[in-house]
Amino acid sequence: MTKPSAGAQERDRRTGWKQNPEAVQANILRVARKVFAKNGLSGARVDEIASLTATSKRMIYYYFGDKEGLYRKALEEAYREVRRKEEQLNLEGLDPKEALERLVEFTFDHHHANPDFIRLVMIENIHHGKYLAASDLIRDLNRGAITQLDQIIRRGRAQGLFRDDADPLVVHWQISALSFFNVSNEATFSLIFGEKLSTAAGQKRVRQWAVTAVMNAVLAEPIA
Amino acid sequence: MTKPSAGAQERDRRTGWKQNPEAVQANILRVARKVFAKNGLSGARVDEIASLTATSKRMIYYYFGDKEGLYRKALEEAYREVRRKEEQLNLEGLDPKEALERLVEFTFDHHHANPDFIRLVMIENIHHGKYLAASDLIRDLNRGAITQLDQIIRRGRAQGLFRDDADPLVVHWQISALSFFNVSNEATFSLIFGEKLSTAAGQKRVRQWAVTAVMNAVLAEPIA
Amino acid sequence: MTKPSAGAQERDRRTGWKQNPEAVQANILRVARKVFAKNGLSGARVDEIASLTATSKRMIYYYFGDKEGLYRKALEEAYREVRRKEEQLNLEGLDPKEALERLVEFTFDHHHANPDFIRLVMIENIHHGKYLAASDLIRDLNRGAITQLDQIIRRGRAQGLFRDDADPLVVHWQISALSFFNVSNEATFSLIFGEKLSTAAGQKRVRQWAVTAVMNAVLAEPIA
Amino acid sequence: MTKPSAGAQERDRRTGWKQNPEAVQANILRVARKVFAKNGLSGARVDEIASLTATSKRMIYYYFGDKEGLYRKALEEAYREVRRKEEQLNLEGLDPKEALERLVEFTFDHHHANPDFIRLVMIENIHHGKYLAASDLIRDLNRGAITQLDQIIRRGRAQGLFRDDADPLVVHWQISALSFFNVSNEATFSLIFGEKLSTAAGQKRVRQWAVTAVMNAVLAEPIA
DNA sequence: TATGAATGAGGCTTCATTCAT
DNA sequence: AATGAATGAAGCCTCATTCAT
Repeated sequence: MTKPSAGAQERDRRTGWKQNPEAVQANILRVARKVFAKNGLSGARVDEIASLTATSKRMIYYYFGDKEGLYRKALEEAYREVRRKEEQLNLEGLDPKEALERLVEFTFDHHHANPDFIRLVMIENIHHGKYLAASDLIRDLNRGAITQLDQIIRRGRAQGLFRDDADPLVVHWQISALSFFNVSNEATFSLIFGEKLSTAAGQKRVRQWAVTAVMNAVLAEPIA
Repeated sequence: MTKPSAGAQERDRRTGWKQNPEAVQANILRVARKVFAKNGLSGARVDEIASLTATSKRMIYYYFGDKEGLYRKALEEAYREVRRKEEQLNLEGLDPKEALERLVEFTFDHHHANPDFIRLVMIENIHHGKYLAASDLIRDLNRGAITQLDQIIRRGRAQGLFRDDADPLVVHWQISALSFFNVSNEATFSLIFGEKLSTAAGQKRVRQWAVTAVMNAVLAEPIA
Repeated sequence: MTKPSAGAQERDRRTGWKQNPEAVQANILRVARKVFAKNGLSGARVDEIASLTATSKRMIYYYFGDKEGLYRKALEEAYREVRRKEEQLNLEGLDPKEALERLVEFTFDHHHANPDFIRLVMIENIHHGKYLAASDLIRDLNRGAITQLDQIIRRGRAQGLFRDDADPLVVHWQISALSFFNVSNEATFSLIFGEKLSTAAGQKRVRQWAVTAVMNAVLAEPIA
Repeated sequence: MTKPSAGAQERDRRTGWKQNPEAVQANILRVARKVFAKNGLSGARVDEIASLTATSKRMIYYYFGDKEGLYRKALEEAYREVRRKEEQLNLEGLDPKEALERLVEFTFDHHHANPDFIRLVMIENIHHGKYLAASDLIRDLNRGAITQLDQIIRRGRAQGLFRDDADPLVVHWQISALSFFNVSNEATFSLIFGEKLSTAAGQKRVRQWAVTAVMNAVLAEPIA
């Protein structure tokens, strides 16, 4: 009786779930990100998260303490993943102009491809950055987010290609604004002005417009 | 039956606005906008809204049906107010270049000065534009939002000042992105990168950067 | 449809419950006292209290905020009731000896007759007086509890009947100890030593013993 | 099988008491007594007890079955310890008067010095003595608690020093009441009437008052 | 003997909403 | 037009306990 049944053993061997805390937590976090992104912090239901999980509601509290703890970790995990991808971009070999173009394109594409991340950041801003402020991890992670851009601009200015007043922080602000807004406000924008910019063709146009806008803002000699 | 009785009139005179349905509704809407902007739709509490009101919770249901009805009306009212201000901008007398500069500045400044409106739009996007979609009023209101820009660009292109591929919709997208993001993401941006762009001086810089970026994106011959 | 049914109207007319907040609160408090007395603060179930009530669980939170708020009010109400009864005792016309005897008898009998009050005080002591400490009302109420004894002892000492070192506070302590313990520890005492002192005859004996003990402790010339 | 293996012995030597079942149980019981005394039976948390223990939660269930089993054993252990101390009191050589004084003083002091024991008994009374009733051990232990007093009173009555109606059970009741209440109700008493009787000086006074009260209640010729 | 992981049941509390006047 | 009282449904969270090793 006290011997575990073969069935249970098998299930474990197959799924790797039980007695695998990290997998359980990762599974919860993945689900939580989706549900928080869809409904916001107060709109999300712990019950819904739990039911989409391979484990039970109780485990959420076991590992994350409470709903806010789960939200915070989900947010951290989302930021961590973004940074991980950004670091894979290797722009150092390219000339400044091309590197900057690539960076804008990458940011635009990445935001476009990860609406859940965008939504989590929107939600976090609705909460005035309260949870991000409490997470040293996220702030540390992100401080580095500007390093690549900083080096590109440094090189571009050294070569006389970029304007002397091109400030990495402001350029990052510009790139982020265009890439972020494109996703965050898609719903209201397309409702009011139609879907023209939401189609594949439309997105291609605004992406190009964004690249040109950033380049022309930075280049010493803007392209006509 | 819509005429207040003499007794009601008297009470009205004493209290200032009891028995004045429109004033009661306006009061509720003003409070609701603030509370929804602060907490989101599910985060907002009908009780909190009611307590900040000069009237009672029952009146909210009396006039707006339910929480979502109140949210929708608050959203409509916010959009309506924006449009009212935009219409006061008279750019027709100006030459296209200056008119466009003014429009960018106005949008930037207006968004900066009305964070509650920005937050309502963020919230609405969190809800995938569900409530805006249900409101013919808002869509009609906003369709006109692009008319001024359309005329400016038309004139600029006619005069050979602006690029031929300058599309009012895309330019509006660009202006909105910069102006909106500047407010919507202030919390997370400043937490991660510091307050440099949030100060008065910083805001002045990004405002100028935004104007230049839009102009250089549109001008046939960008300014170096 | 919107007209209330005759049945509901009748019920209201009969019970006086609905739309009678004070009766509802009093009803809740009466039940709460019993359940808290039986199970303690953490042992009590809000659901149990609600089900024994003529109203719903929701009303408990409506009127008392939370479980602790209900406990606090129930405690206050219990103390208030005790004081109300004590004030009805009129000992001023009696000579000091007889007055003191009467006071001891009254206290002993009252505690005996109100085990729920005793249990609430036990429970409150288990909580280190935390809730009583937070209630100005209870402290104010009880400060007066010693006034009658103070006057009796004053008179007895003035007449040379009572010892000069008879301190009202200490005498009150003694009276309380005997009367309180008699009820509070009835369970363990009778389990260990049998029911002899719990029967009517046994209670009569200890009551007499208590009276004599207090008198002999106070009298200038103890009775043999 | 009760002999630890060599490997276990080694670990034992390192850790001090792992693999020493009795020490583990004693450790758990010591912690449990404190936590139950502080919070009551339902107020105590198994998790808190476990975390204050040198071992794990699982061991509590292993050794004591469930929370109530642990409580029962903690209660038993507390009673056992009290009896152990009482038996060390040797009053047989003293004359009855002095012996009785000593016994009152001892009881008063012991209760004063062991508030956790008092609190456990309070808690047990809140539970109507349910767990004590289930423990033959405790009842047997305590039956003897009155033996010493019985002999003292027997001797005092034989010598004509004590009243003929002095009943050991009633005198024990009196001694217990004063000594117990002094500790059990300290919180509420001092909150209502101030700390005067809680200070060292105040405790000295009530202790003396208790001794005198018991003596005067018992003595054939009370002291003025 | 020992333990970290896991959990079902049930507890407290909140919320938008409606009732009765 | 207005309101204080009332509520069902559902939310978040905790607890003693067991599992699997």
